[in-house]
Amino acid sequence: MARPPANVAPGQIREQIIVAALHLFTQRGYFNTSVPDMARTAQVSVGSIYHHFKDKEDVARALYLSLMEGMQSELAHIAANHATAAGRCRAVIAMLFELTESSREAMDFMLYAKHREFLPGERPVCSSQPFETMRDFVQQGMDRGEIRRMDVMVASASLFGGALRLITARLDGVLAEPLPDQLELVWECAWRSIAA
Amino acid sequence: MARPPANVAPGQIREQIIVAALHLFTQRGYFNTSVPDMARTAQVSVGSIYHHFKDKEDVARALYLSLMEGMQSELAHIAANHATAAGRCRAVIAMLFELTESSREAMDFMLYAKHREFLPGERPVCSSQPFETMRDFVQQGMDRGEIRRMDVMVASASLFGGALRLITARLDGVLAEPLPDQLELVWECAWRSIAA
DNA sequence: ATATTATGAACGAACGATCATTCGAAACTA
DNA sequence: TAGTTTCGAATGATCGTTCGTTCATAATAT
Repeated sequence: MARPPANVAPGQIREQIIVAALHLFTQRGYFNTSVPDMARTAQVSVGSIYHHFKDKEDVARALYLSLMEGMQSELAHIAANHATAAGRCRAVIAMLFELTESSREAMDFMLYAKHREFLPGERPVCSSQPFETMRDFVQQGMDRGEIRRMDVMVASASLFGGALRLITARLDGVLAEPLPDQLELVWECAWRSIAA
Repeated sequence: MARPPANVAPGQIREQIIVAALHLFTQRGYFNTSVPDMARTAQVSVGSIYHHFKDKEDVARALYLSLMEGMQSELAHIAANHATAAGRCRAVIAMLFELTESSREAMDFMLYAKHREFLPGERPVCSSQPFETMRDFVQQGMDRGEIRRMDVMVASASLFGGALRLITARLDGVLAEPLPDQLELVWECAWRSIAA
């Protein structure tokens, strides 16, 4: 068994390909991106992409799962550091706002891409693990009496809907100022809508 | 001058093609739909599609503009029948909820499709005319003292974000009950978030 | 009224371009 | 040397689009 070359870190080529894919997928979309495009941007050969991934779809899936995993670990970190639903949900919105500014493409691909069209079999975003965790936060807030009793889906949509909508506006270039500047205002509105 | 055959209404073929396109685009997506697919579903020939439309993109654009026009006229109707911002915005959410149930595919294509990927040159949804009209309703509500003074974009996102998020949940099949059943609850949350 | 011509809607096989994928050879590592 | 990684030209399939043709009807001529 030969090891990967020593002058490149293991997994580095995979990472280059995934980063290039993220860039192209968010810029032009999955279907407007050819595999040779990905090879050129990642500065590797077409054959190398097929050595590391089963096919084009497999690249998109690896990218998607990796981003979802990162998001889920952020949520776990928030759950560990905040006890109340208010604290947790506010931290979630703050995290989403900061991620939108610091990793614009990642947020675009996670929240805005139509995965069903190129990743058949994956569940829709709003029934993915991160979104379920966010609903858990809301449910626990209702159990603790912080949040008015109501349908959990409606409560979650009300609490996070405004922030998520602002994020898509920002990604579309309709919003000029950085999102974190609006955090206080957005959170006040969001919490008012469902607070007990 | 030859007229179209009398046994088919004028513009009926165009309509068949657009309806088929809406069905296929929402079901499989624009790029997973071939022109022969559209011809088969619309029960016309490929050549006929190219007789009525410049190209595949032109079909999508005609569909998009037609749906946007319908939405805009709904908003005009609401503006004419309601004086207050609260009345208007509540009517908007009610209308969106009803449209989601009665014209699921139309709502899916209008709100959920990534038009930028196949309709270059069209403005993003959230800066389209209907969305601007909705922001106007909010702005006027602030001028009238119904809504707290704040950034209009944030206020609009807070007011409509929850409803729009619930609509995508419904379109993704995550929500079981018809949306209009939740109207009262959703509106109460939405209005609380920004009411003066 | 009847025959003839003109018009453009509808058709679908065929074309050229592009795409995802393969594969045999070269390059490199251990 | 043996095993792995990289390469990119070649392949086969698919897609959007074109275009020569057919045909029903309207307009015109007889």
